[in-house]
Amino acid sequence: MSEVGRRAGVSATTVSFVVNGQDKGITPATQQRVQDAINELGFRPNRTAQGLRTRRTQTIGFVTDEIAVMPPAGQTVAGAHDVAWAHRSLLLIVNTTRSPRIMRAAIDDLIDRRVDAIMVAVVGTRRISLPTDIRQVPCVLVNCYAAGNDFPCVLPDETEGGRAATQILLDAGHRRIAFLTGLPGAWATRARIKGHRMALTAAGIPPGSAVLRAGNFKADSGYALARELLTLSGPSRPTAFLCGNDRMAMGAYLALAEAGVRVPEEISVVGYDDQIDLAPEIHPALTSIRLPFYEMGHWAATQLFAGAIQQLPPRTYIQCRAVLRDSVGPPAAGAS
Amino acid sequence: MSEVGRRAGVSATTVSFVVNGQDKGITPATQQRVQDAINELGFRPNRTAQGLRTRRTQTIGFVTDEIAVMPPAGQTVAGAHDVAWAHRSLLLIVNTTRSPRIMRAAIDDLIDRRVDAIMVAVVGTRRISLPTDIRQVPCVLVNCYAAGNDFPCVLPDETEGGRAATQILLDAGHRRIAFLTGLPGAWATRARIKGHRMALTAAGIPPGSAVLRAGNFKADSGYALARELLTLSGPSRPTAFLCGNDRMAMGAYLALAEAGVRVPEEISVVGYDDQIDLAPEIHPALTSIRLPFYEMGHWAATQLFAGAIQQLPPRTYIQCRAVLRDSVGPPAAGAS
DNA sequence: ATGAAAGCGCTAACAC
DNA sequence: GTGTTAGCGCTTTCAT
Repeated sequence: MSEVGRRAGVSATTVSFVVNGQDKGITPATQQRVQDAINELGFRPNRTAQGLRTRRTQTIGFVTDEIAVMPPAGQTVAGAHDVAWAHRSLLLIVNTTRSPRIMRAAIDDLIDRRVDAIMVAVVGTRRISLPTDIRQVPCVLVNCYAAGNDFPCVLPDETEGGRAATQILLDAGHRRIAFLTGLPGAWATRARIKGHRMALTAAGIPPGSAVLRAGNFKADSGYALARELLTLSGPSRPTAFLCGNDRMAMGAYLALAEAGVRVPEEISVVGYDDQIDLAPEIHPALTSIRLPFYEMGHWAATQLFAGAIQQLPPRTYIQCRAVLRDSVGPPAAGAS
Repeated sequence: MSEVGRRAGVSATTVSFVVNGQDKGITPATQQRVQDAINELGFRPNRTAQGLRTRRTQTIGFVTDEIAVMPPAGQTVAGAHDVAWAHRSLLLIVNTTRSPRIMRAAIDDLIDRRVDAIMVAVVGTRRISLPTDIRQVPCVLVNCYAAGNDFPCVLPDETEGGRAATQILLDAGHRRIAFLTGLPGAWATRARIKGHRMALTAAGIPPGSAVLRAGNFKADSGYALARELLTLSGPSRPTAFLCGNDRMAMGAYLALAEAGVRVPEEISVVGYDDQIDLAPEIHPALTSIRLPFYEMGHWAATQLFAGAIQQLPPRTYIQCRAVLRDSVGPPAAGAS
């Protein structure tokens, strides 16, 4: 840097000013000379040194429970990355494999590295607990929430999602909708069931009469549940399947295909998550409710850069948008 | 740090020595006193300052083309992350969205940040070109190769994978295998076809007689191709489908189910990639060839830390292991 | 066996 | 308008 200064006939200070574009009143002429010297020498500022001096590393720590189980985590990373990049920042990522020990160590490590902020993201929505020393740095939670709600977090609005999914079917004219749920205990499952009931009630259908079957988010549970429901006949037979996620919907598709039941002519199907590549590619393309992973990552990073995480509400919900494709149609003529 | 020294009655130098475990001949007694002071004060070294001083940031840059399209990229990140973490290092990631401009900027940024090394990974195997200034830092390529082979890279052994996939079917007794390939131009597709032919030849089957149909890696191409092949009858009808990837296999599953053709009793199916959650969950669980994404990330990071990338061969291939599940059986009795 | 001193590459008062 | 100076928090020769 002082070398650049020497070449331009100025001091390192001046070089610093023009590098950082600070209009400390440097003559355009000097600015040009410095710029030239920079180009000729191919000078690039050392970000490590800048970080040490300014106490801002332009780095944000991204702690996640299981990277490997992307897509979700990947989308969240992408959302956060994009806003970070726009702020000349980058993501330093740690994969805790759900080990609290690694989580602790990761937080400490990130603090030692003087990251400007930390994001904690998990793949399946759940409550987490954080080491106390994370308070040394701004922190926001993605797809999870802290024990005492003492960190701002962003979550998918699953209740609204469950309602929207049901509404799609209701709008198409269905009255007997079977909900093949995900894992019963899961936060997402409970919220979606709640939304489902709200939609039913609003449509004048007693939620008590709803057909609910518990699955586990895996394709084979969708397959098994669909087969079971297909044995029902007459007015108790559902005209539509609402699935706990797209994998379960795929399982249902297979059961339906095997049974020679056509989608959506005879039975409509709606998935959830919209996280698998398959959804739009499969025949018929699967209508689904998209989990806003990218948006959550984006939102969280945006808040961090806005530097206003203090006045954030404990929880922020992001809408789960319906992605309408071809797996929903009117109920078959003659169905109850 | 000098504060710790003051408390322990020594200099900052000594503190540094014990922090870094350097056996510069510090009395155990002094060591203990320093350690105590560190604990009492909760002292933690500033990694940024260390980085500036030592010129090693314990950070490795991970440049990828599309994070969002995980799983693959996610697994690679996980593999690299795990070895980095074991070396007290972390990954700084950049998502280029396949833009050469961002790629350039990313490399420069990482160099400015003084990362110890850079890994470049892509999701679909292909040739890439790198800005020249990346040579300032050790670099290895994952799932891609440079124009002039001037960077060591690691690739999946797709030829062997294609051979293995075919061999599974051959071993089960199949003689008429249809290969529903992925995108024709893709590096992976070409290599897999080559391996497929090798296996056929070795089994005494003229590869010229093989049924090859070009798909595009998407589920609907698997669906369409399977339907088309199902119209074949007599001795020209295949007894097994080898698919370009698992998504295509899922499409084929659906076509098969619709046609009332049972897997594996009437037709065996093998997928490729083993990257979708569905493969093991679906009925029958899909036999597939696993792409070694985790292993490639792991291997690349290991080489970087070994610091011996100079003497690496231009290309290293990692085995694609077969994952045997339930979608392969003997050919149906009476089939040609 | 320990400490003094120099400096990694940069920024930011403050002075001129 | 631009330069001087004093660090940011650490490591590492070289003396003692």
